[in-house]
Amino acid sequence: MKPAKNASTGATAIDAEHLLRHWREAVPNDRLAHLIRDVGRAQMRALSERLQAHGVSFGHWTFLRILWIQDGLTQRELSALAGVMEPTTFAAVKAMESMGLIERRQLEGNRKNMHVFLTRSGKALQRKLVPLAEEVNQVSVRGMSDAEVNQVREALLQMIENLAADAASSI
Amino acid sequence: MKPAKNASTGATAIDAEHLLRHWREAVPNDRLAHLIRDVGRAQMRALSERLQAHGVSFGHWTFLRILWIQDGLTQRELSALAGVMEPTTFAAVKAMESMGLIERRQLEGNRKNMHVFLTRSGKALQRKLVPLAEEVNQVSVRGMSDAEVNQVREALLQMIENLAADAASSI
DNA sequence: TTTATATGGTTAGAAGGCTAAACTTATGTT
DNA sequence: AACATAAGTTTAGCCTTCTAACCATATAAA
Repeated sequence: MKPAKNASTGATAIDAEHLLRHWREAVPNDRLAHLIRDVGRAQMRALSERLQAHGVSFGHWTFLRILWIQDGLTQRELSALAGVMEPTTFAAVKAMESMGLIERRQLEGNRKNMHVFLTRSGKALQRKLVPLAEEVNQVSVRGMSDAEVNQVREALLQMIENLAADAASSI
Repeated sequence: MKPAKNASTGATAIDAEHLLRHWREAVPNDRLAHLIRDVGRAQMRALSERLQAHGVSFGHWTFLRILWIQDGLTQRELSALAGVMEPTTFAAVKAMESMGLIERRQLEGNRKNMHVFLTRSGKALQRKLVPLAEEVNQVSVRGMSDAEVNQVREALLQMIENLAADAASSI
């Protein structure tokens, strides 16, 4: 960052850093929220890049990882496990179907539920993709002890509970 | 959650909970990443709901909070402070302009840079909106000590650094 | 001074997520 | 059996964010 003077305003890149620091101190209350969002985005980006080499998007990964453990789930069950709303699942699942990663089938006895099954190529991706996610995780927590990671995990679970309770109470 | 038997598969809602637990144990390595994303989304949802009552979207909040501290920044400076890419800022800033929350002006001496200034009504929102974000933060960290929150903050900063280093090395 | 390079802004297009609402099929009630 | 309600899927439309590419202006080099 070179302090390139801006003639009209006198603003410099250094000013921006100052401002950033000032701003973090001025508005510390919701700083945590922004940190969390930033980490989430960075992790998603890191994984997306790696998945891209295999033609898989982050959105598809979310569902594949569940199906590798158990396929034949309904779209609704898939949504619940992925923690997203049905329309999100629907869009992803349609895309993955057209890519040949999964098949959507109705089972006899029920003409409402739509079950999602992995194809051979969908299954085959597991071996390739899981290590990529593990790598991103390792990169993320580099320099942190297991105890530290666990504390963060517990704290995040607590926050999810808190926010879920808030959401429930606001209905 | 009532265990509503599904005739064709034998699957129940209880099974789904089992599966969830099983799955968390089976794939613990990237569980942290998903937790982080979930918390981020939950916080965003909680704040969005509150902002909505004042006609402000979450995306606008991101920029308003910076401008309240210092307005007249260029769009590029805003992007850096908000931690988003320029097109994101551009879209938000254009929308906020048409809502009358900000003004985009060029200063004499430079016909390239576009500076963003708060309007009276943009400024006035600060009093209303900041308490909402503080409330969401309080809800989030309910039951956690200051020390705990700080540990999480430090851990997240560490993770951001780790991921930034990874991103830089992959260029 | 002309040319090259860097910087800031804009456009276009896509991914991932959401809510609201429609539609279809199952399941209970009377 | 008829009706009402619940559950699952789908459609439509919006928000937030990104990348890639393009344009205009400033700055540096030749």
